[in-house]
Amino acid sequence: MAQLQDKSLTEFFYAGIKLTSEDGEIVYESEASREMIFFLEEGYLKSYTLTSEGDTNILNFYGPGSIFPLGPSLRKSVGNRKSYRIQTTVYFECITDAIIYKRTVSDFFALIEKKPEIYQELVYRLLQNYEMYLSSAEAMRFRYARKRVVHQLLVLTNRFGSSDEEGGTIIELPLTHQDFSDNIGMARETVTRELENLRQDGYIETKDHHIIIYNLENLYELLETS
Amino acid sequence: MAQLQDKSLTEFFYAGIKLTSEDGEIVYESEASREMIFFLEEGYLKSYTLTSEGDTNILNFYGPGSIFPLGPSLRKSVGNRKSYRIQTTVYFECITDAIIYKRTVSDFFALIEKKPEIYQELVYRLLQNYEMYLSSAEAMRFRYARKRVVHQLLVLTNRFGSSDEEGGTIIELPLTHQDFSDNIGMARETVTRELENLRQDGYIETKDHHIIIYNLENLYELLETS
DNA sequence: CGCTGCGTTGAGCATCGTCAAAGGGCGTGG
DNA sequence: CCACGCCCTTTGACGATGCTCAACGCAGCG
Repeated sequence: MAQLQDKSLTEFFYAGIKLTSEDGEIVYESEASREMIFFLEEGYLKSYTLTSEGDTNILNFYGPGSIFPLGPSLRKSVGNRKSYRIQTTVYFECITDAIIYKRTVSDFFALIEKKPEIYQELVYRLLQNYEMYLSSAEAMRFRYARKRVVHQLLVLTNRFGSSDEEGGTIIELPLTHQDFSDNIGMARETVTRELENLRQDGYIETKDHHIIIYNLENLYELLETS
Repeated sequence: MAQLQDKSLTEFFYAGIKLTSEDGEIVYESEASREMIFFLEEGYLKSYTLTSEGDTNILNFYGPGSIFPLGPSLRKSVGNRKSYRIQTTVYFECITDAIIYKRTVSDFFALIEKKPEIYQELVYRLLQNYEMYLSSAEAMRFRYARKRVVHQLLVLTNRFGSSDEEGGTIIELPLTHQDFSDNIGMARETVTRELENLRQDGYIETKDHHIIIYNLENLYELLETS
């Protein structure tokens, strides 16, 4: 996730309420926490909805430097107009310990009023999420589990990857198979099997809830070939 | 799709080049048509990408009043920063005859410069697309064809539905089963079968590439129950 | 040293994609 | 006005993929 480009935005959040949250803690719930906006300084989050059957749908992951929730906040900024989305509660939950600052949306709008260039930053971040979801929507079309898993690996590498010593790319986001499967709508066992296949074929290695990618180019090719 | 709220935006596009496009015509192609922005006055479009195997992935549909492409245009407005998305060519193709106006992106930015409130309009529209894709990404989790079809019906009803005489809601967007299936990543035959099931259960009726929804409430319930 | 969370592996079965064939509506052209 | 072609839809049969269920391993931790 990109660092904040404007110093005043960082300062704005640092002047707010500091939360030190633990792994598993729910930071934001769309029904209850309206009117607040958050800045994730350290740690990782997942956002998700629940189905009537109790299944978890992970919508997105967030790393250091993220601002959330972007959609609702921006919606308010353009006058809270009609939404086409079917309403459900969205939760933001820590998947590591985290340091988070929060402020009221109205304070945030006051800041934007004074420094409109911050609005650009916000739109840019919305665009990133937009592309994430677009990407997921495209992934929906892959018939076979392997391709879905590979696609998601590539998306996560783009967002959370950083090169390690030995020429691999490590995904800094710590992921359980459960979270991975909740994110792409597959059974946990299937994810385990496919990741194991990819490991045996030398594409990846896993260590302590982190996935390390080798052969990034070849993984892209896997998506192209039938 | 919401009507343009600002008169000057409409006038801006009407002062541009008018295209009268036929069903099947490709209006925009992301590789070739950079730097242009379009306003759809009449008719319907689909945007899609192609896979290496030649399959069509429909990303979105557009109706009268739409501005496209939103993502790339807004990206330019925030300074063309890094994209996390895997690059592919996106096509915009007419699914009916259409009347379209086009202008250069730089002209468009000049307009925004003069009338910043138009930027809000653009962000609002981006939010709508954002929610569309978020919605599709959620739909990915439905295991069974029936739920995916129902979900998509509800999404299309939200966007393109209008009440007809007899208490039903007609989806103004004309859809072939092929387009429907390309949109949700299923086989055309499966879509045919599921729509037929829904018809027999009294939820919908189809007429001349238009779907009419009865029992909207019950359709929502179908998604909740297992 | 049990418990909890997470990963691994196996077996059976239902769903949906694929292939195939046929039917219907509409426009064009003879 | 009929024949033909094209596009879209319908229906059936079959097989493979991935989900479910179940059992086990393994590590960390109270």
